[in-house]
Amino acid sequence: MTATYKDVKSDILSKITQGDWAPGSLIPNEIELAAMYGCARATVNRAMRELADDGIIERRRKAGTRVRSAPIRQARFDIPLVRNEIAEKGAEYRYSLVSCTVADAPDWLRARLKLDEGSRALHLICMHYADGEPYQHENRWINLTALPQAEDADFNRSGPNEWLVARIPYSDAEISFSAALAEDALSDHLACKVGDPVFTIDRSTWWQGQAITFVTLTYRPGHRLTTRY
Amino acid sequence: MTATYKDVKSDILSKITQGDWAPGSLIPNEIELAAMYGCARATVNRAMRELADDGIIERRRKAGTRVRSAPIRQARFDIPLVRNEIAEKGAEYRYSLVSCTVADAPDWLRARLKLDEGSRALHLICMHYADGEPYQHENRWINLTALPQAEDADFNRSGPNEWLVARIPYSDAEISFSAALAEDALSDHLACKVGDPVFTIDRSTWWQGQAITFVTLTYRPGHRLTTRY
DNA sequence: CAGTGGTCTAGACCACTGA
DNA sequence: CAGTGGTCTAGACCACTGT
Repeated sequence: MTATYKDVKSDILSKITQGDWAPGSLIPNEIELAAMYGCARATVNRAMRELADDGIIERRRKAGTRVRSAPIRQARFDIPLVRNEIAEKGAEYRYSLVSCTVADAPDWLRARLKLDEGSRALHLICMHYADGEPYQHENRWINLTALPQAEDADFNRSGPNEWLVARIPYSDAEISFSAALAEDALSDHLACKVGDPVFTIDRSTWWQGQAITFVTLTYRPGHRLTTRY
Repeated sequence: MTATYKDVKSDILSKITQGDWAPGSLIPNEIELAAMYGCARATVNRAMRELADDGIIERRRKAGTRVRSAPIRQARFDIPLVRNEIAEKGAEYRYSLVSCTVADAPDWLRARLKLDEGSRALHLICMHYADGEPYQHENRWINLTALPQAEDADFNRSGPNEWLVARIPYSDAEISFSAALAEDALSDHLACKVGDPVFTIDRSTWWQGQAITFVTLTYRPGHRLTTRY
């Protein structure tokens, strides 16, 4: 009988989407809403807090709560392991290691991960296939100063991402999406033409202030990253 | 003196990132944690709920709370109006309307937005500039069945997105990111070469079950969408 | 069926901030 | 300084679900 926070949230949301409460307008305060819905203020508070998290409303002490006029809509993307990403599409996953070498970290990598001069890094190139078709190309550098064990790890059977996740599960990361051209070697691996446009994800990862890895993931032409909001 | 939910949350998070609580392992239940931190169960509950929302832990009634073993990390991107996106970079925003025509909705659009045969649509092409440089190309279709007023609107001064946001502030949307090639007309507008790779956002928008608009946004070459998590 | 998280309550005090 | 949201509490009941 009594209203739940979900009831309150969806009722407020519908008042906003139906236009009853226009963008920029002031919403009744928590005490009034609690009275309107016949529930405790904490219940209203939770509903409003979630709407604020969703970017629908804007709350300020003393000033009250307003419907956002310039909606800051947010898109959320799940970033799963490739293996799971492919499995969820119902396709069969296959992995292959292309190359694995130890090298001094090149300048651009040192700059990006703030590594000391002369830092050594493990450079891996791998492919991920879905139902036998090239799906994703992985070009990864691992900081051997932070993770010396990586040099002895075996990346022939499973990808470095899974190895890393098992050791450094929760890290800070910067991720960026862009478009690139498939050049020579890449087009070979992805079985596409040189000059095809490819969707690319770059990710840098830190753990406890220390750079762990930098990876460039390149998807086969036509790949889309999709979500609803 | 007493622990806040933020204290609890960050302490639990650090126990996880430091490896005290390994991936897959069971975390003490809310009552035990409340005793450990000397706070109420509701406080622990809020901390844990947020960690679950962040994809760090996994909660099931009766089974308890576990550290996720395969972290489902989520990247969040703000999708602002282009005008604000450019203003935030400290650049000067300029808008220009390239073309604006009424036409029957083509088949691919009808399929995508589930429109009836013979639906009419407004087709707009616009450009957005930052400090005089081409920044984003906008190719938009507006469903005139849902929004007949759009036919009489003036899109010479400001973009259709701002017009739409003022009328349909909170809608459902599907958004997808991909890479494409700049072809002829596009490369002219973006002042780049034919064949340059360009980052593209497609977005379909519905409101109360009715298709409103479909837009393809194409950024100048080199554009990146970046976030941290 | 019993243990765990999910939610609600009534009341309290606090923190911020606009007038 | 006064109004609003932000948070905490102690207790209660409920909903799910593993055993």
